[in-house]
Amino acid sequence: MPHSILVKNLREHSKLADEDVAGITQLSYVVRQFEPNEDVIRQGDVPKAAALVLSGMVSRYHLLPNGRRQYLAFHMVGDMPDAQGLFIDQMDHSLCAMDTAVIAFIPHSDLIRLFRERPPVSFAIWRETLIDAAIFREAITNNSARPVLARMAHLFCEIFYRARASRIVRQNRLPLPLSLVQLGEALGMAIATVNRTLLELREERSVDFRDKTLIVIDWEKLSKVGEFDPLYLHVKKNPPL
Amino acid sequence: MPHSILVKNLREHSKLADEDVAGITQLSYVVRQFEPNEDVIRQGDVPKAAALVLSGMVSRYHLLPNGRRQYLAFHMVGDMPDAQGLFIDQMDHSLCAMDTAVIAFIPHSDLIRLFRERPPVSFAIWRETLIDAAIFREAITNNSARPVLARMAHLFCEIFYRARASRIVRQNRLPLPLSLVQLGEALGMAIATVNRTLLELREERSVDFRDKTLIVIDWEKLSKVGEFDPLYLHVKKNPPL
DNA sequence: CGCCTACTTGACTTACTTCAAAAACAGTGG
DNA sequence: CCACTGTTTTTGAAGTAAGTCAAGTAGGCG
Repeated sequence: MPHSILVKNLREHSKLADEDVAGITQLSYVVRQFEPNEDVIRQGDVPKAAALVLSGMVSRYHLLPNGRRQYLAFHMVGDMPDAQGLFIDQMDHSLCAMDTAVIAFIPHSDLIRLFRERPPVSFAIWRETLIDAAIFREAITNNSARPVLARMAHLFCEIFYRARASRIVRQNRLPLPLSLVQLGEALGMAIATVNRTLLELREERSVDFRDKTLIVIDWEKLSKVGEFDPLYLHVKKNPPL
Repeated sequence: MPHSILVKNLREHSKLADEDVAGITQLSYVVRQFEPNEDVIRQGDVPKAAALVLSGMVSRYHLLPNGRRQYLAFHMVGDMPDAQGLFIDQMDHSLCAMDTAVIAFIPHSDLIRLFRERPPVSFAIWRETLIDAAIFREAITNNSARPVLARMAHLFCEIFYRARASRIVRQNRLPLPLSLVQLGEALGMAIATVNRTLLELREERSVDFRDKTLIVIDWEKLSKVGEFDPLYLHVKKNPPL
């Protein structure tokens, strides 16, 4: 099960030969479930295995000296949110489950061995980490250069677009286990502003987020408001809504 | 010359065997000089060679629909600012020279061949791209969660710390070819605010940036103001100032 | 010397934050 | 099923950090 999820996800961006897939299928792993808000790995930890999200949503965050949290990225099925741990010893950020999440841990040693035997597999996972980096870049721009309305619209676009690529969107509805506080901690805005911005987006009928559910009302409008261009996600084009 | 710069830089974070170094020495390249503000690669391009900075400073930036620029990262000697192009076709951002910069271009085909022969070299360069990503993450937090004074202090800390690791700092002085406008476009703040913040930092005697030169007056104070913790740079500890 | 660009400064505005309190909701136990 | 508690969302009013605008100074260069 974890193997096929990983293969499916890698194939979204990379070509894999049968031997590559065979190699992946040999990887050992341990599965564990995490409760909402439970940390998967913490800043400072030195992981010996890489996490693969099997279900649920996990996110990466920084903890600031004053206790404030800054969410950095959201991850869903098929993602390896700490693949960087493969080549960087110490975690510079933490990883936590947003809702109940199931995670497979694949030992680094297994992965490194496979990388040596089948370089194309290493290229595929490397590529995933590069797409992560592209998403980080976009977040810098989003949080630094766009006013709150566009900023929130952009984040919703990104999450929705990626979720569609992962086939976890039904119609135009997406379960999104985020509180307003967390949304604010991702976008660098105060909770009051989060709420008001949310209402504004709802009122202009582009997107409606409530009850942990994101409903895209008007994709065209939403992506225009958010100045969203999916190029940076390097995903095969999603079919039009 | 390019080969030894690359080796030296990779060895800052990775172990390389003699065979790895030998392989790197075989890489072909073309050198070109860029004038201040000249683009090295543009958003949308599909590079066939990877850039290696031999001298000068280059930076990565996004261009927004309204024409605003968002600087994403600054790179100096030994960096490969578009290593991601190796596994991601289209550039989602641009690269430009801040001052006169000399750059070596190494064909992707050469690099990929070397990666297959000597996986440790691919791991070393992969690691570099992962450190880049860590820097992006920190930029998200910096620009989203810190007030302007801390934000600017943090950026100066990061640049100074990395420059020290690259041995391009003399005493406590670092040539830094940035205008106030560009500084603002990196930190997501208006130019007037940049100037006032700069004056404040100067007045409190932590750092003095003018005439394209950064002078660190009080490193302790500066890193405290900027909440700077170099963990995320994953650099061997710099000797104390 | 004049022109251009980069920096500086002040006055005014505003987008967003902070604070505070109310309303809605979810979970728990009697 | 309903009171009780805690959490999340909503709303309002007041404050402020940073942005905008505009004008001035200084420096670099043909």
